[in-house]
Amino acid sequence: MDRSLTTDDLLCFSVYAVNHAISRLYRPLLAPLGLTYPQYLVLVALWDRDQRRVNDLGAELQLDSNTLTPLLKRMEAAGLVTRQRNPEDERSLIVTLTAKGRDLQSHAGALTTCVQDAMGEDLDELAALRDRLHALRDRLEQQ
Amino acid sequence: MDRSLTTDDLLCFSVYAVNHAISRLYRPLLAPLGLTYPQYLVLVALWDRDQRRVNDLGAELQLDSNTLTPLLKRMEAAGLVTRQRNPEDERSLIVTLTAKGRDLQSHAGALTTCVQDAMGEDLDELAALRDRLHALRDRLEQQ
DNA sequence: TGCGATTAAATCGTGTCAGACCTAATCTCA
DNA sequence: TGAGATTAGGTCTGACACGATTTAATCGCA
Repeated sequence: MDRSLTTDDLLCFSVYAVNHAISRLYRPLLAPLGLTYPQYLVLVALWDRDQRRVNDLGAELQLDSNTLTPLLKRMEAAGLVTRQRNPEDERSLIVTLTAKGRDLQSHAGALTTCVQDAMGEDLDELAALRDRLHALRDRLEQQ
Repeated sequence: MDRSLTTDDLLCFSVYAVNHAISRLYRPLLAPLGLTYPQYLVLVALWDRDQRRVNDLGAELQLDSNTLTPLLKRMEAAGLVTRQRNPEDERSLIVTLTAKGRDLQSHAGALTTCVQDAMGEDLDELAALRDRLHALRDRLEQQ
């Protein structure tokens, strides 16, 4: 190892580059739906479990209120979600899908198929890669 | 596959989450050096090959001038690089490391060791993961 | 030679991200 | 009960990231 470090050598850079590439892949697919990539991830989380608190969404997506608050306000302005204080604890705010937000789920299947096609044919390998990344994330969060 | 899609199912989300986790890992390590994570990646690229054009850096880092121009201006203000027009083609701008920018390379080794420790002990597995991601990036860029 | 096409950065607007801080509501326990 | 601690969101500032557009320099070819 007597040669200089290169971006190609860094796992962190591979992750960085793939994240950008995925974001660029999703952008034109999501644009017709009026969604950005992080907004789409919020929808995926809500399709799984609706009526979540901001912190709850943040824990799943690894985002804090400084990111989520304006993002959710934009989604509310776009008519995708509603934001209501919890009557039982006025500190917390419940994010709920509107009919419009729920209906977008019907597009999600075609979308993921399209993305998987772009990533390559081997679904098993993609799933294995996903699981390795998941494990890596867990190790990083233990720090 | 009759159940709903979850963020955990999406490879794209795993990449997104790991990218955030890595960024958070680097932040406190880079802060004492006065660097952000993308600025560090620019330095890594320049340590490998100095005196690069903006487009050349952008091709390696997958960034366009709209991102790189202000980023490089901040690095110039911090005394890490110089920005000079190419006398032979005034359209292009040559980014060159200063002594200060070059000297930071001596910290890079300790930094990558520290990051590898956080990611886990098995370097071979990390290298394999990196190569799989690299291949995935190539497939995505073919689109 | 000269004019349209191309190229390289820069600029502009919008949307994430994160750290630091603020405000309001709730909890806790003496 | 009530003061301090905690919790949940919101705000502010600075730094990416990207699509679209602009400006300046160069190229290509009649």
